[in-house]
Amino acid sequence: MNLPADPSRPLAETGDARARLLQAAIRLFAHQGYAKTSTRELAEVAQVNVAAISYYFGDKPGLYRAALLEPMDPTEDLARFTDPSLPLEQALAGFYAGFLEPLRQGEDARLCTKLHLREMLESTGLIENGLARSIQPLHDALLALLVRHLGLEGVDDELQRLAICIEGLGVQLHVGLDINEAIAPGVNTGPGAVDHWHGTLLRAALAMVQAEARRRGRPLPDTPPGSTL
Amino acid sequence: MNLPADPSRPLAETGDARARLLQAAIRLFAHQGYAKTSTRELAEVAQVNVAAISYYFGDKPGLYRAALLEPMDPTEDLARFTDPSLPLEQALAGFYAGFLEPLRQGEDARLCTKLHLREMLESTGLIENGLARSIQPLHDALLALLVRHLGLEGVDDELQRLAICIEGLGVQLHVGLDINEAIAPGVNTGPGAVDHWHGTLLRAALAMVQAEARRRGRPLPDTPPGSTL
DNA sequence: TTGATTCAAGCAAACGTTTGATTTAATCCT
DNA sequence: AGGATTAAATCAAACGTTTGCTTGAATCAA
Repeated sequence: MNLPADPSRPLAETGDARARLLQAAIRLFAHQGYAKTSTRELAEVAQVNVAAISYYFGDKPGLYRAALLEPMDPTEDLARFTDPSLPLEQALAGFYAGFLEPLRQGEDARLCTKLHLREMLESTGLIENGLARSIQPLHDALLALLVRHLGLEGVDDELQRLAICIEGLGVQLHVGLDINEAIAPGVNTGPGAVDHWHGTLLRAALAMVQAEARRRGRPLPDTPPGSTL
Repeated sequence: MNLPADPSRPLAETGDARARLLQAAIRLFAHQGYAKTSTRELAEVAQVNVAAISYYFGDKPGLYRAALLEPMDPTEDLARFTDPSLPLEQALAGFYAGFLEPLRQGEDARLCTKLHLREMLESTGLIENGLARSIQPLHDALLALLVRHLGLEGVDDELQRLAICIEGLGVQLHVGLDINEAIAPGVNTGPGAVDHWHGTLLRAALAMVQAEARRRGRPLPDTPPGSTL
């Protein structure tokens, strides 16, 4: 009898059929969604027999789960900006670096974030609310950063909205990757596009934080007007 | 013989079966996507025979197209902020009012924007690039607004990025509607939530524009520090 | 040989769509 | 006015295809 292989089995142990299936899954699921992607098409792209899906991942949802969760490492993004000794400007720069890194890397990394974005829109997804759990620590860390630099006592709704706005700027880059290229050609491609975006996002976030500080009557001590910006 | 009815026929002429199908399509397609929604499920929710889909809309893609395009009126959003006599603050307020209106209205209006967001993520969607064409005038109008208030000669890449950031804040609200509620409970629901968001977005956008004005050495003449904000 | 992997073939179920008949309601002719 | 006519609308049933998944034999490496 053919029992499905343990999903947590080390990748090196198996042949490369499993790895090819995973990459095909990321590519196809990100491009055309879960339901529009058939198991036969996955097998064809991966150059693998259809039965390999159930053999390595149990079933189609299992392959999807693996494609969604296996390449993810949220701790890496967290480490980029949670250091309390970092000044606001550099902390925010580290925060956005996490958003921009997939853009610097190859197509596959970009498709991987696209896959996660898809999951955000599908409340009835295959992965219950596991995605929310992976975003929560990032959000909490950003809140802590803002509380610290704004000198607040705790988190209120207005700070939540500010944090969501700061995150939203990073999310928007990936959501509108395709559509922005159609609307404002050349703004996403071309040399240095990612670096330009990093600067723009950082300045925008700093402006929002400083405006909020002014609104609360607590102007920021750091980041003098004549900064590196 | 039963020829399909002309799709452009006025809605009032036909029974309400067509209207019920359209509403069911908006609801189901927005909730679970195009491929996951079967024609039988659509017919069941609409309390209509399956054949009514091909009868009124030709086929399933035809129904999707109708659900996506029929309730759309981009000219209304444009009129809210393109008036050149409007000061920057009120123009931006009008700009975001267009984003927030679906939130004030019922569930159906929210699902309608969710449907459009889905289409943004699918580059190989049913509607070629018709969605981009509907967004383009909004983007151009925002660019014109920024050029005017920043006193620029024309549009450069940095202004494109600023415009995309301003739009992104509005988009993020809808993208993260479900997930933000899980991460920061109560920030989207509750009385006055929409009004609070309107204020937050407006202040954020103003801060970004003013920062950009300062960066270009062209501080804004209007919106003095002691504004209504 | 033994266990792991790959394969072609086939299964039942669900899919989008079509069909021909039936119902409904307005229009016509006398 | 009132039976006959006609077109629009609705229906249950079935069409052929594609779906996800399983099977048992074939292949491979140790």
